[in-house]
Amino acid sequence: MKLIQKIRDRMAKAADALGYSAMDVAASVRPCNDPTHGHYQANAAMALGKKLGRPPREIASELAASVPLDGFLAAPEIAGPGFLNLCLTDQAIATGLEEMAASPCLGLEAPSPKRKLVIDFSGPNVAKPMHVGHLRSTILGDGLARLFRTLGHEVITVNHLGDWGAQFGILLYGYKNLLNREAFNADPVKELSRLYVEVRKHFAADDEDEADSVDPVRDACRLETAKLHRLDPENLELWKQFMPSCLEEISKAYNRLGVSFDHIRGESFYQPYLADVAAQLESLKIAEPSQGALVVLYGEKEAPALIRKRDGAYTYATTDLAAVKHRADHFQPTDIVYVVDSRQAQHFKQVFDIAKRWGITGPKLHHVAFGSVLGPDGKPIKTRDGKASTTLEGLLDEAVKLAAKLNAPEANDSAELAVPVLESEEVASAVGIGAVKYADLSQNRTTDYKFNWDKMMAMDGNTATYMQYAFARCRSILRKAGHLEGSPEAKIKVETPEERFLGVMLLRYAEVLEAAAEDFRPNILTAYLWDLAKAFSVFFQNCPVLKAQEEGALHSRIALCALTSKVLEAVLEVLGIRVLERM
RNA sequence: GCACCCAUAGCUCAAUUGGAUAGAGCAUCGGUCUACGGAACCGAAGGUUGUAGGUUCGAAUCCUACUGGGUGCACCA
Repeated sequence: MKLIQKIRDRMAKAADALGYSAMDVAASVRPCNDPTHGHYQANAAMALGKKLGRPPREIASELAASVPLDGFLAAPEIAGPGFLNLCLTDQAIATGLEEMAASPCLGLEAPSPKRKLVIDFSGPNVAKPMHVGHLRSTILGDGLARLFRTLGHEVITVNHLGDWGAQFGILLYGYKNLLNREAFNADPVKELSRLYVEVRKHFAADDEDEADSVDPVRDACRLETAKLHRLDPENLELWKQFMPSCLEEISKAYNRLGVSFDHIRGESFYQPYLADVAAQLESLKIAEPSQGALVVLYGEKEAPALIRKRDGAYTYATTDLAAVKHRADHFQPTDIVYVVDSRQAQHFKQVFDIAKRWGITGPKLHHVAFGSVLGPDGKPIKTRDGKASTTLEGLLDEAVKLAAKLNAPEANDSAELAVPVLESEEVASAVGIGAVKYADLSQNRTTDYKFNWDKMMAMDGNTATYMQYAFARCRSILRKAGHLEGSPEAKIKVETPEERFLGVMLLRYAEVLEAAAEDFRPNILTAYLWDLAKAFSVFFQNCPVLKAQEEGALHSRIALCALTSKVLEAVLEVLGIRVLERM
């Protein structure tokens, strides 16, 4: 059972015995912000005091007197206006750690209820090179998928590619009018992406907003898109010709990032269903004709959702609705999760609303929104104008190069620790890509993301490198001790403040995973990693392991190192970041 | 014009969703230095949480107004 749950149960019992709401009291238990206050705190007394018109400290002391300690908790302390500070006993910490060490999954229990989540993330527009703007959805989505899998839920990952949109109209027009045949044969994706930018230069208006004016090239592109959507043989043939190299291109990026999908289903996959979706929505009176289009109206204040355009083409709302329907029917999930930036909030609000009215009520729909990627100037990087200069590949190359430099032979003074040449490439890749991922995951996902090259590749401070380093040191000790597995049956004793602090931190593992899953927030995991690695550093600095004075302490500390390395590895694994024996 | 989001240390960001003295990293300054791996550790300095009110035991967090930024708003996806 999770640590916090054990404490909540005890507080609930105390509340029950006193006639207070067990649920409220249990819910008021939380980890202490400030470790000097204790391990956990219960904050219910203030609210109860207010409600009952009694001094909160009095209620706190009643709770303190009634809570069953049974060797698990130390006597609670009352502080401030009525905080109840709770500390685990050394015995409880030691026992918890021993149980955790003996458990193959570090004490995680099967979830109840078990969920089945479809997670939709990444979804790049193909035929354009991926750039930093695609990073967040990809890394976040992959991290969340790993997180829910680790917690024991069933996860189906889907990459909803932009493979059927207007960008193909642009490409088709470019291919037919501006193609460099030689360049295309040599590197189709590069040439297609050049065409995309090139064609857009021929648009009369740079901005979509001004698109009403006369614009022959833009109109021609629209025509190509429409022809493709009508399954015009020539355009369809070209589309089929473009796709394999497009897919190959994006899979290169995914391989480097260590990201994979259960299903790659682009917009084109749902294309055959769209007419039926529109027809159903119309016959159910959810959608209605307006100005030649088919729309779902949302009153004066909100723009309508477009289902079918005047020219007969369907929109991405329709595609998303077809996808919801298909996923609900086909996978029967408990949740469908969209990891898409927050600018799509209104779109998803409408799609979710229409889906519900359409009768799709089984799965819970989540828009896991995240902030935009801002350029160094603080302005959002626009992906559509093709101006994004930082390609994903370039970024990853740079990060790996930087990591390799840090790891160069002359930077390593110890022959014993020198990384074999065969491994060094592996190390640079793990460190460099880990740094990039961590930079993204450690930020609160809802706030905007200011892209900063240096920060993204930073390897100081709260970074993946620091965690990988802590792990490598752990492993180094274990290697020297000849206990790589850390002998799971070892007795653990916590006797110093450093051991106590590290021990409680380790015990919080399960609770932290759940907290991160609760709101789809991987930065809770990185914050935990930072706390854990710091706790290990302090322990490591102050408590000799291999030179411990007595045998009991030696084995106990080896076990602590082993457990620390396992937890670091497990959480990094959840984030999709590799660990290293040496670096 | 309508709607939504944001504003926290010099910079980049946290703050477990209303809890204790608002915390980190970088940068700055000082210390550790024959080390169970220096990609490290310890310390200092840095704040009227955009402004003004309000709600309550308690507000960065909730409400109102204002200022400054951003995003979305019928035929792109």
